[in-house]
Amino acid sequence: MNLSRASIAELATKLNLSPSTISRALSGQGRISEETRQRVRQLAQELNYQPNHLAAALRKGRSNTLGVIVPHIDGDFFARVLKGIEHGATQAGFNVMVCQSNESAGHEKKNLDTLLTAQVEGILVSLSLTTKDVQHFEDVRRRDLPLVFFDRVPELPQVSAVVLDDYQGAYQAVEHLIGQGCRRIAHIGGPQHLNICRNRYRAYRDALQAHGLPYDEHLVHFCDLTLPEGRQAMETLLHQNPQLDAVFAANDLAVAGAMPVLRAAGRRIPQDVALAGFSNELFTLLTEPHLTTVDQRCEEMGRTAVRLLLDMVAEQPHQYAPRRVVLQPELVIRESSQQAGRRG
Amino acid sequence: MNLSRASIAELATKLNLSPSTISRALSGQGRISEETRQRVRQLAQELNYQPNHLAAALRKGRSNTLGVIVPHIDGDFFARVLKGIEHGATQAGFNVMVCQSNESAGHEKKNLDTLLTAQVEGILVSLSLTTKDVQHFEDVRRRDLPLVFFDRVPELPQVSAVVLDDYQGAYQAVEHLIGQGCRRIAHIGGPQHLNICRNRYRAYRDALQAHGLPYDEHLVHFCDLTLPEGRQAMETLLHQNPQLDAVFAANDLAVAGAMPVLRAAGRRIPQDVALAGFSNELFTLLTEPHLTTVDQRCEEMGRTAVRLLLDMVAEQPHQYAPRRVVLQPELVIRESSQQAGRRG
DNA sequence: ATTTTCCGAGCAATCGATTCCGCATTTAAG
DNA sequence: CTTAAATGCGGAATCGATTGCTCGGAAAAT
Repeated sequence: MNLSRASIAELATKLNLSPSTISRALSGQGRISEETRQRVRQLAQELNYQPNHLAAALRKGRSNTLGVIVPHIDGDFFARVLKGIEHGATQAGFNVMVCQSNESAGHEKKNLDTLLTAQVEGILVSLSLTTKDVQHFEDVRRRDLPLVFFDRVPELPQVSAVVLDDYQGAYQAVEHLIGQGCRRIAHIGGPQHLNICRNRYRAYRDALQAHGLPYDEHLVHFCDLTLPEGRQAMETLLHQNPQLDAVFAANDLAVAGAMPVLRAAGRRIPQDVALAGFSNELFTLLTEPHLTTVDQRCEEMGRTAVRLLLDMVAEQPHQYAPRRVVLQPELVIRESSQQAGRRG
Repeated sequence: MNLSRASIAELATKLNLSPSTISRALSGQGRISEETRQRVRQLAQELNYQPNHLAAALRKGRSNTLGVIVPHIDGDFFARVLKGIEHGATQAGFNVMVCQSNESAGHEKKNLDTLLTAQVEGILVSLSLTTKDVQHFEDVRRRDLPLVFFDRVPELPQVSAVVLDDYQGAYQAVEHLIGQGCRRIAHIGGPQHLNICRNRYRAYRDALQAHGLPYDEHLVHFCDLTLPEGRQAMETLLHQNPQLDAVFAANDLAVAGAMPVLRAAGRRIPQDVALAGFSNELFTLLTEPHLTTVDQRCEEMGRTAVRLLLDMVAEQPHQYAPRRVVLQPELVIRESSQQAGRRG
């Protein structure tokens, strides 16, 4: 009983052929008669032959496997990007190995090691929050192994990366609020050492300025963008400037935290205060009213990153120039910001 | 320049030793002098030697890799389970290959093939919704390859599986509602061809009966548990039995859909209608009031499934008996169901 | 001093598929 | 009808690490 596996050698024996012929018959490469090919394929089918990927990979020096390192798998964003990555890779016939760094630079390093020894042909990385220097990625570059960063990328020009144009997204969101007639737009910002948060804040300021609105520091509050911090931020802002008529937060979660505070203060959404967030999390469709937000094109980011990586893998001498792709986010307008029927 | 990789052979040449000695030095297996071992390890370090996992795997017949097939990566549930799986596998020194079936039996089959040729040592599967027969998994069993199903499992006694005790979770939820003084508890159920939904419905009936409450078919509505269907279900239920004082839904999303309907009908939550859902999705903390729900122990399910699988992998002749683990869900009580201060 | 152990290390086979090279045999060309 | 080209296939090396067997020499035992 051929329980475990049928090897090429077995097929060869059964058909009185040499292993090389079997290989050619199955791969379709090289010179082989149509007849033998049929015979081989048929027997392979019958015996339920399954090639040993490891052996082929070893010989060919190509594992057909890509590695991914994400800070964590759960949570909307990375899960969706992963979906895109897996999808793109599968389509191209590649397998995907997934590692979590758990936001730890140490883990990230170990993950990298794991993937390298696993002989992946390319690596996709979104940096952990605690990663300060990207020295450990130098090995990868030195090895000439394709490497693409996404979303959380190092600020170096010589690496390939896929990022979202946070600035544009935020700018559009704020401009939209202005277009709705809001004049005192508050901002709940994120940690300014993260460039994505910095960009969103910058866009907020620039959009105000471009439309002749004054910048009021009492309308800005920075926090960690969690639910409770969003709540607290809103309380602070309401206290600092009760006149505010809109809030743009760097994050949907912060908006979710802000909503009950506004409601408790007797403000109607969106009539009294318009709201816009960032990320297009699933729950933005579950709030009342639904949240206006900025979609981050998660899946597309994943697919794009894979495409970039596979392009690099394909270029033989790996002499590619680093490429940077900036995805344009999409403003998703929902009820929370529509003041069309505003009373004034 | 040793750009790409240093092989064991190279180390051997440089140290005037044989490859076998190098291998022993690095692995610590076999007889070797402390001195040579040190020398080898040092040089390995200097040359940044990285073992070729493929070669070792091929020779040893052990890939140290596990395969996972999930219907999709995104969405709270599977992402969280995946997190647990990755975590458990990494701890045990295994890599994880992830595939999505996209809820298609065809894809699932292909994924299986991919994983088999990749020589994974074990496979974790959560079935796609369109998978009617599990014939394709027969190969795996015949190959004697460890296989563990989780969450969406086939109804066969001879397979290993990790599932949640949906019945218990639902029972507790309903009992909790009864404990809050509710007497006319409605149920928004899911497709009854899914056993998880069937179990939740069954628990609902049993809990009512156990507490001497009548079963009223006007209080039950089945749908696909999406947001809009939840909304519609609620409308139907309110119409069929305006007296209802609680809703237990087989799903958090359905509850989210029901909330605005109740509110629009002038019912206060939880004072007039208490709510309980199922899954403990993240957004249950974002609604007002926060949702009472049943936690599915996602990460634990992932870790448990991996542990089961690795146990099977470890047993040499793979003569394990199929094991089934039933995880106990946890009722998470929040505001949406607390009628302590109910007016009566 | 001689025999027995034991230790450290090398040789070579092996895992399974791929691929370069070369040998027949057939087919086409001159 | 001979020479050249093309075709079909086998042989054997190879990818890199592992491992059973062997062997020389040193240490221990007699």
